Amino acid sequence: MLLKIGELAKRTGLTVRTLHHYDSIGLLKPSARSDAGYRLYDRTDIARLHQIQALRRLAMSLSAIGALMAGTGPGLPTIIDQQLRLLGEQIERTERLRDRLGQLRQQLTDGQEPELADWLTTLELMTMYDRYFSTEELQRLAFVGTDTDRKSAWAANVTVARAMIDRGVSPSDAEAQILAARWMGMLEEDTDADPRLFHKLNHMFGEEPGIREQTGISAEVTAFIHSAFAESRLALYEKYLSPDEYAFMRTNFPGHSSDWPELIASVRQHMDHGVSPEDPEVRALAERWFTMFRRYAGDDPATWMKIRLAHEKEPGLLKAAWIDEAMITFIGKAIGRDRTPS
Amino acid sequence: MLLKIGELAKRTGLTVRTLHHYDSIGLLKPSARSDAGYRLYDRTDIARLHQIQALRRLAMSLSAIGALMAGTGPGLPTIIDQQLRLLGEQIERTERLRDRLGQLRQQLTDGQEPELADWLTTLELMTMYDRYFSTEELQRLAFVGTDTDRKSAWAANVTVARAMIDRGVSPSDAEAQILAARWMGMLEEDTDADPRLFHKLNHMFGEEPGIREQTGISAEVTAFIHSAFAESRLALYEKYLSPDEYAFMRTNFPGHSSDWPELIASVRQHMDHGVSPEDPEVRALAERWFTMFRRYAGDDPATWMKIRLAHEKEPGLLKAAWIDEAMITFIGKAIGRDRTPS
DNA sequence: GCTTGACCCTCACGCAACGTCAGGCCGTAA
DNA sequence: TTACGGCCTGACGTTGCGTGAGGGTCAAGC
Repeated sequence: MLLKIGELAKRTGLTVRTLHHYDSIGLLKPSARSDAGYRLYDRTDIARLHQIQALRRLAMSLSAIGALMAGTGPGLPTIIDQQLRLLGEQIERTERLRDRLGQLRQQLTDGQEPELADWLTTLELMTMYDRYFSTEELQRLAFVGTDTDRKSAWAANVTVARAMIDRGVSPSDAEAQILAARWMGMLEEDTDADPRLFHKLNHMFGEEPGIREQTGISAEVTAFIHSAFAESRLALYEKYLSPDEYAFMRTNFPGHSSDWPELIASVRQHMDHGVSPEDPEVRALAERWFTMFRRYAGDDPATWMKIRLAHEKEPGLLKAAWIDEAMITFIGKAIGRDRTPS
Repeated sequence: MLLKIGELAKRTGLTVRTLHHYDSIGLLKPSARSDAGYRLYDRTDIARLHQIQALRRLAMSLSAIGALMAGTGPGLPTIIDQQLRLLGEQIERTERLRDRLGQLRQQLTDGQEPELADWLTTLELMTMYDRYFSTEELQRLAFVGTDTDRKSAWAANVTVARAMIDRGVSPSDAEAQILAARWMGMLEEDTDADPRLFHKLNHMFGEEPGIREQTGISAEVTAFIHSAFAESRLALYEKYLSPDEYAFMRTNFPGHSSDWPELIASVRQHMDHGVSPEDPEVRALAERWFTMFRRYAGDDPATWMKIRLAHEKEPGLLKAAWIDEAMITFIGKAIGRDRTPS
């Protein structure tokens, strides 16, 4: 019983073109031709085609099917496991995508901005965050979610900051310090008080001009806030120090370098991994910590005690520093009890 | 600040070729060229590229992105909803596929047949079932799952049947009748006692020579079983009927036509959909039922009563008929109380 | 014998989003 | 001046077919 190509196509639900294709790539060559050149398929051809169809339904590529049926290449279990892994990854990727899209649509219906350009910049921001943070981290960053209140609060902060800069307000003015304190406080909350997130965020804002433009948080704004924040902290230290000590601290107080955030993030990382304070690596970190501390605290242990007192009396000093009691104890142990760090 | 193509590529993580491609399809044309013909991208180009990248991460096609950014074509919400739907379908399909593959791998490790050809025919069977039955139906068909005991039981049945045929055993022989009764009983169990599944199965075996070959359930085997099953039922009727009645029934007893299964399946369908027995469609079905009944029961109501008595006394007669009490009552109502059907 | 319509044949381009040469020009540093 | 890296355009390859174009084959009806 020989079938012509059209009949075979009808029986199998494939198209004639598909059978032509299989013939041309050598996957299924009809075992005979009529005098006129018509393809003639016999039972064995049909059986082979059925197997091909079965394998195709497993989303296997034609070349893989060919190799499998020819006996060349890896065997069944290998191929199936490969397929399984591949499909699993695909599902995961697609699901993540769909979830993100769902979130975006939610924002689209929630928010009142059907403006294409605005929406695109929002999207751009999101993808930028995606590049710098893992999915798990993103969920801990409060301002990337759907919380529009939080977003507008930040927008307000930025507007106020720019206005102050435009009005020529000094970072040492009270209103600037209040803003800076609120700013950093919100930032600590929104980074889940995790110094690693804070550090990554700083890194991202340093690397991506795009995000600075789109959030309005320019280098100028950042500098202003950091400066005002430093002023607000210095103000808290003042009454605990002698004029000389205060003057020294003021001139050497850390600016907005990324040294401290990076160090703090690193310490936190070691803590989370359960590394002992006696570990050499941790000791090195503590050493760095102590050096950086002395840079503005000076070398007099008496001054250090005063600073410690300030930390106890003024809770605002440890606020928005991404440091908690546990970390202070940890560093204390790492550095040895004889010296008193920040 | 104008960027050459390589610099832009490095900044965005794309390849030069990709940017060439975007240029050639008009998605992103650099706003300037150097004297030597080098592409020069300015800020607005870069911004546009960022938006393109953002949209690409949503798995949107380049043409869709182009249309969206040009403002032609459907707006954002439409596109997003489309994407969502598309991704959802894709996920579903892929998940079904992965599950099937997982099942197959399971069978591969369970079973002791690493023989490619055998495994391929198994796979072929599965895909054939897939074509004829929905996912939900497949779960109700006992022999398509991983139940190897059930499968080997069926294989044994087939072997026994073929042996009988080879030995020239008559369908009216006791051993043939016992086999047939077991066969049909298993079939009723394995089709979840649903006449629709039974009918579909019959249809499938009628249409697909492949499945007949691979299960070994040839037309000959089917005929033998049906014949023996009819004999076994006739034997049960015999003692309730006069010799004349029995002779009439014997000559007219339904063979293996698909009339009865189809009719029963159709009735069941209407019952499940909550259609009333008084419904014209149902009445027509009942009429057909009655006609087919009289074809072998004759026209004498006295004979009908005897048959009814047989049904009450011999539970084996309603076994493996895909008929239950509810259906008999339903048909009774549809046909009117004055006539007594099967 | 001729036409007609349904099939069949072999090219060959098109699709999506680029990867990957090939052959040649530009720019700059040694 | 030469060498090397970067840029240009053009063109083919990838996957699994869809969709013609242009032209034979076959059986039926006139």
